[in-house]
Amino acid sequence: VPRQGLLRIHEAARAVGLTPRAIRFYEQQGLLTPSARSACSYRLFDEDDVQRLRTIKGFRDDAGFSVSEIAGLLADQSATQRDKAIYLASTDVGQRRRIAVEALARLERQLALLDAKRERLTKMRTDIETRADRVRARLAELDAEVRA
Amino acid sequence: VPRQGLLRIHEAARAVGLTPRAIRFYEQQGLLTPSARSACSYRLFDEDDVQRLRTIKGFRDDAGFSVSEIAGLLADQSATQRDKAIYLASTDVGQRRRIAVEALARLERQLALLDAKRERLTKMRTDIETRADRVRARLAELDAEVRA
DNA sequence: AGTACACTGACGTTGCGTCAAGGTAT
DNA sequence: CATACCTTGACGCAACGTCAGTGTAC
Repeated sequence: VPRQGLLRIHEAARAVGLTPRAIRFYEQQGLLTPSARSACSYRLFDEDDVQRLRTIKGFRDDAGFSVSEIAGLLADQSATQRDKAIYLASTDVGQRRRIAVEALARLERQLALLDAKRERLTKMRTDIETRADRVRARLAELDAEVRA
Repeated sequence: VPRQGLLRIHEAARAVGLTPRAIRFYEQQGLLTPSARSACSYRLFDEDDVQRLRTIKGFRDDAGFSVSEIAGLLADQSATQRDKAIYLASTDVGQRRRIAVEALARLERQLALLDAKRERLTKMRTDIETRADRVRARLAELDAEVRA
């Protein structure tokens, strides 16, 4: 059991449904940086890192974005990771407000992209349903023909 | 202008928003076979081929399935392509009915997969919306703090 | 001292993009 | 004959999977 609630790479991987290899790859591509390394240079992940990995996996599996697209979506979240310290330390309300506004803008961009994806899926579903209806109609005709 | 309403590869490609290279690749992977070749062995695509390409592109772009998954989804559609001739030629109602039933089953499998995809996208959207709401609440707090 | 992790390369696969070299339609 | 297509290879890149060789926690 790792110290201080930090997870090692295969524990983090199991927690979010990724492989250690994928996580290392994402780190190499700049999607995240584990918040600590152990004495023997093991990567150690905290709860925020794990949440970030879940987001990455969601964008990959559910939304089907490429790694470079995800990098774009999380770009200022790297800023966020940096901002977290600033945010917690800052007593300047204006500073905290600015950081929150940026985080909100990023989330809303993500929402817009997900909505676009959903619409395309819905349209595709409708098309296939239409084709299915035509086949059902043809079946009904054939059945009528048999009974006649 | 190509003969008999058949399209050459770059025309078919433009019609569905794919590249000639991608189409040749899909052919190589067994996702479709252009219904004719010209005298000088140009691939020629009819309306059914084009529809099939649209389906493939939809599964790729909208649903994010891999080529081998799409191959599975279209597997008995290769049968369908073969069945088309049988279907049109057949006067046997039982034969026509069997082919239609199989086509319907295939379409319904596709619908089920699309629905699963859509649900995952919806769940992800909900999660992000929740996070956005938390940030909005924090912003409201900060604004209240400023006004106080 | 064994086992189950970890690390950093490095090469293999998938889904094409992109020349390369040569043939053909108009 | 020019040019804009076509053909079949073949190599390049992305997103990892999968060893390989080595070190470390328990």
